[in-house]
Amino acid sequence: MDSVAVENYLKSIWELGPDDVATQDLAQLLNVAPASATKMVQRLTERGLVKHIPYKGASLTSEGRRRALSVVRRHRLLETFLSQTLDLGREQLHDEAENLEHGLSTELETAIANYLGNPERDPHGHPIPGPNGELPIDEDLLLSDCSLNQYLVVTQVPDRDPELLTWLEKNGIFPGIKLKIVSRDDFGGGINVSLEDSSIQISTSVANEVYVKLEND
Amino acid sequence: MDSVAVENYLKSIWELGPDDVATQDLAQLLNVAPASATKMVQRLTERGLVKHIPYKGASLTSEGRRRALSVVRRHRLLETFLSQTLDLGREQLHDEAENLEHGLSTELETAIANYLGNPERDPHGHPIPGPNGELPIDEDLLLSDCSLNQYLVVTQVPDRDPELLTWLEKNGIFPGIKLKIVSRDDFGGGINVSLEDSSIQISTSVANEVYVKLEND
DNA sequence: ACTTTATATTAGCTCACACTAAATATATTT
DNA sequence: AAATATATTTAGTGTGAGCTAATATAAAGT
Repeated sequence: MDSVAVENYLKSIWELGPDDVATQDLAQLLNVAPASATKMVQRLTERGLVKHIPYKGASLTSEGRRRALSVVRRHRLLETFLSQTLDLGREQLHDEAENLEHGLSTELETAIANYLGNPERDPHGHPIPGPNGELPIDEDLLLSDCSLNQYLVVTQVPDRDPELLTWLEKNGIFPGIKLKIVSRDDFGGGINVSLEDSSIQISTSVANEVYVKLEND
Repeated sequence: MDSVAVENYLKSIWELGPDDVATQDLAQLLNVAPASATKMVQRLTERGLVKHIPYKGASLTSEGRRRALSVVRRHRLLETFLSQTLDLGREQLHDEAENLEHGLSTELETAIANYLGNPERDPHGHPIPGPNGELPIDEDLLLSDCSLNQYLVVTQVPDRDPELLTWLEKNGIFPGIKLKIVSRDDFGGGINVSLEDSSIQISTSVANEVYVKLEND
């Protein structure tokens, strides 16, 4: 069994990937010193879970990816489970799942998945990998890439930052909501979207983390 | 924050306590070498969580006890929560809770306790310590201590051994069930009890782990 | 092409927690 | 009371995972 540290590194490399993950980014995401990240990347390379080109970056081998996705699956199932049973705020879910994911046995993982009816997405709209690390191809579009005046439905919001999530929630942006880009303000640094009965401005960096699909799917 | 290892030692000392916990028993319960247990007991003594009289035994300080009971609380709340939401068998609960208990934040602990209506006992009938480590005085009687022909209600069954638990379950012994000791067979090594509509023999060692109360409470 | 700056890696150290083997206490038998 | 057995502790090692300081490489600027 992978240690908690190993699971966290694999998951982080996956999140920053797919290729040339920088030591520094990894270190920052995990709150460790860069030297520690280098060291661990080397250990993981030894174990055949990571491929590392020194001074270039790290990426997962297929086995490494499988294990990373297993963590992601547990994380997202837990978020869904907690959200459904305890009715926590969307912004609390991430951290709690983060703590519990490493202690979830395969049996409990399965029991939870069955209980939930094997959902395909978690409460933030992120796809839940299958039991063997299959990840459905994600066809959602980046909000920031969409054209003006198309009718869109939000499919995914970022989950790492509770503050951002609270902001999005407060402004009515969460999976399932309909919206439309009415104008771009490239110099102002954002886009203007209109929702059902409000309209707001969203910065480019946020719009780069929100995914949507066309309404008529 | 206590490490997983520290939490497990504290909980184990509490379970084997209250006083003069033997190095060997601790080591055996935790599946480590006796020398490792000695070492950890010394570390915990340094930290003020354990009092250790060499060659005699270990016991918890009040702070150690508080932390041990916090682990026990999380464990028992999780058992109750999983049992209620996922409807797992009583015999699976223990191990799953064991894995998850270390990753449960105070907030989630509270959320679960509220969701469950702040229960006083877990599915095996064990009392759940309060948020600050208060443990209600346990007035239940040992089955093996009861007199013949009293009308009794089972309150607690042991949870550590899934096999035993399955056996108890199969023979209708679980919290809430009514029974009566009809005879003792001290040389045969057990007692004969009659339930609603069956009667079985229970070995002394098992009867030492089952708690009951008088029916008319 | 050379120098500066930013990023990565290595070297060397620390701590927690395990292990085995050896030494020492305590308990039990004879 | 001595001899044996059992339990406990000490000594010495190893591994995982972190840290800081020093060094190496790559990228950017002049």
